[in-house]
Amino acid sequence: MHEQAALRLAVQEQRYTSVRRALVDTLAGAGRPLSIREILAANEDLPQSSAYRNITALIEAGVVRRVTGVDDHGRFELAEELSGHHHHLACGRCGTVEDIAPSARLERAMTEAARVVADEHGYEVLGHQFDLVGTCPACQRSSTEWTMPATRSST
Amino acid sequence: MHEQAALRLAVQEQRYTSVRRALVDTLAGAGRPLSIREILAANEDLPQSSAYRNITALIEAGVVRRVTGVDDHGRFELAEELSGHHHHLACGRCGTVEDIAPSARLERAMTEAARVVADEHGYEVLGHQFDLVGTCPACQRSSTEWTMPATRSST
DNA sequence: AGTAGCAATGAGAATCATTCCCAACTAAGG
DNA sequence: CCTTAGTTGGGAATGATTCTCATTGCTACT
Repeated sequence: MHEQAALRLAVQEQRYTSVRRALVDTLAGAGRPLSIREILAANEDLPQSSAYRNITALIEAGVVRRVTGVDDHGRFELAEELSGHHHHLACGRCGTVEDIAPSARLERAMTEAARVVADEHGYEVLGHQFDLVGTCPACQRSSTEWTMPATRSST
Repeated sequence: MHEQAALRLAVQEQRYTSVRRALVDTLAGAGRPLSIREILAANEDLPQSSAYRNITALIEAGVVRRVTGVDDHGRFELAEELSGHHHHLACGRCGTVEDIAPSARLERAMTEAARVVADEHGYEVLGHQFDLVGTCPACQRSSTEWTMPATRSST
């Protein structure tokens, strides 16, 4: 994994420094997309400017990718080439995002959909995003008093 | 449509004021999710504080829903009950989001996936989100000089 | 019509994430 | 060593979103 990361950075003429290595370790260890805030919490004496700068560098090198969850804050995870392919399950209450395993049938349907749309809209389709939105077990328990989560389903 | 909106606001003991009506008209007329900036542009003398406040009110009433695109800025559209069911196609360059028609096959696969995940993770799945990410025709033309769009595909 | 009560409005301040800037630092090559 | 270019940390700047508050406008009731 670190080799891959170093290699990809090298392509961009960038170094695989200790800060970057730490970020990769943090993301790899989490097993789910992390927000900058979580990344900073996991690396106490890491200046936020360095966190942003290096996350950006890693994104540009293709080592990390940005995930959009239910809130509007960026969350980051290792690129699929380094971590394996998967989908996301987001909690509409607390915003946490979990990784979930992909299904072959769903993959096929999505690929097909992408092809059709590319044809019809003239887009060059680069990828897609499928997230399930729900309420995590913890939030289900901790809140009987509630009615209207910020609506958010598309399909 | 306005009846629906008024009704839903009434449930929350809120009024369907002219500002709110204007917002609904704007969103209905756009046919795609709009950012606050776009909404303000379409309603020249609308104070931004009112735009945010009322969009929030409409979201809480279930008239509008928030869509997260490729950038981290909120975009808003009418709830599907008022506008019909659809997916999104986002341009990774300019961030614009278009509506696209759903496909029956994809719908079935997604519903199935949601069921499986709900079982396995203990989540109460409320909905899902499927967005295709690509490059719109305009951006394809306007930029031959480019290599690495902020990576963003999940599946 | 008159008025109390409460939601709604507009302007700007406050907050929060993210980006930008710059001076000091470090690694790699000659 | 000595140079060069990428890197770092700290803080300022930016931008979007939320909050505050005094004022205004409905609604219902009289």
